[in-house]
Amino acid sequence: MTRRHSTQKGMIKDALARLDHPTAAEVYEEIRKIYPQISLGTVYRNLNLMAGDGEILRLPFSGAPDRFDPNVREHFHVMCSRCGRIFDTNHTIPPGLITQIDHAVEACTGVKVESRVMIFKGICAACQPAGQT
Amino acid sequence: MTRRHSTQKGMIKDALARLDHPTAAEVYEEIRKIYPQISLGTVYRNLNLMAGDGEILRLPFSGAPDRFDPNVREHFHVMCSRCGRIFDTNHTIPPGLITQIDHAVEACTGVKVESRVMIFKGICAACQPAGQT
DNA sequence: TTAAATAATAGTAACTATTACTATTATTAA
DNA sequence: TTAATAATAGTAATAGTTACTATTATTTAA
Ligand SMILES: [Mn+2]
Ligand SMILES: [Mn+2]
Ligand SMILES: [Zn+2]
Ligand SMILES: [Zn+2]
Repeated sequence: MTRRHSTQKGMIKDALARLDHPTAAEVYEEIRKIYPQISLGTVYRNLNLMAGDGEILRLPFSGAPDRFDPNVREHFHVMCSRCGRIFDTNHTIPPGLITQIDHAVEACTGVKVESRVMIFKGICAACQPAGQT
Repeated sequence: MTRRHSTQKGMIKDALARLDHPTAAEVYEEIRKIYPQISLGTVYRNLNLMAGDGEILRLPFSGAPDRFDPNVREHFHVMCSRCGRIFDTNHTIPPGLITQIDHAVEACTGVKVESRVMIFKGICAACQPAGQT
């Protein structure tokens, strides 16, 4: 079951870098422009393999397709509930906060936390009603 | 568009209270035992209405059906990645931690956070390898 | 360099969760 | 009571994703 290289795999990585937190379908459409015979199944299979290997992140959204992120550095995501744009948090989020929450969760449930899905929703600056910060 | 009462609606609320963070399908099966003619569409429609009204919570899980929770008090959820059981955090999670994270996210993205999905994954006490806490 | 072993692919079918549609029924307010 | 219409059961349709399969491409080692 050793992993092999393929042209398609390279194109998927390139598309991920070019697009902004794309869905599988968006990756597929992007690649189809230059390589029309690529199959959607190939895109899904590779994204799943990469996410399983920890090479990329999978971002689940309620009632919407998963999105993928080649940036595996610890960061979080905010979606604007008005325009749907997705924003990255940067490294200024204190990692200590996450640890504290993990500990609190472990203390009251007895579950050893290994990962967490944290997706925020709100109104982005551009969508904020004019004259408000 | 004023909301009306119905037998089915009552049964859905009862099933939610009886079951533990059930999916729509689980609510449907539970009710079918005593009211076989209920329709899955009715279960979905009512769960959606209730969640929209803030009367219940919707818990999205990546690649799995949404689950519903009649407990709308602020609390979080941990899923055991071994056995799949879902655990509630209790009121001992300091709400201040959440506020701090919201603020950090707002500071670096400019998005005014209105809600967040926080679902933790780990290994529960029962699934922990024997001889470990 | 071939050649055998098999991972990866394209194309398509199938599946799961959820929503949409529609004719009928039940609830409500006057 | 009855008129207006929200809610329902049953079913069809949709979206996202996975499964299947015959073929192709990559890899390893003779
Ligand atoms: Mn990101
Ligand atoms: Mn709960
Ligand atoms: Zn916006
Ligand atoms: Zn467990």
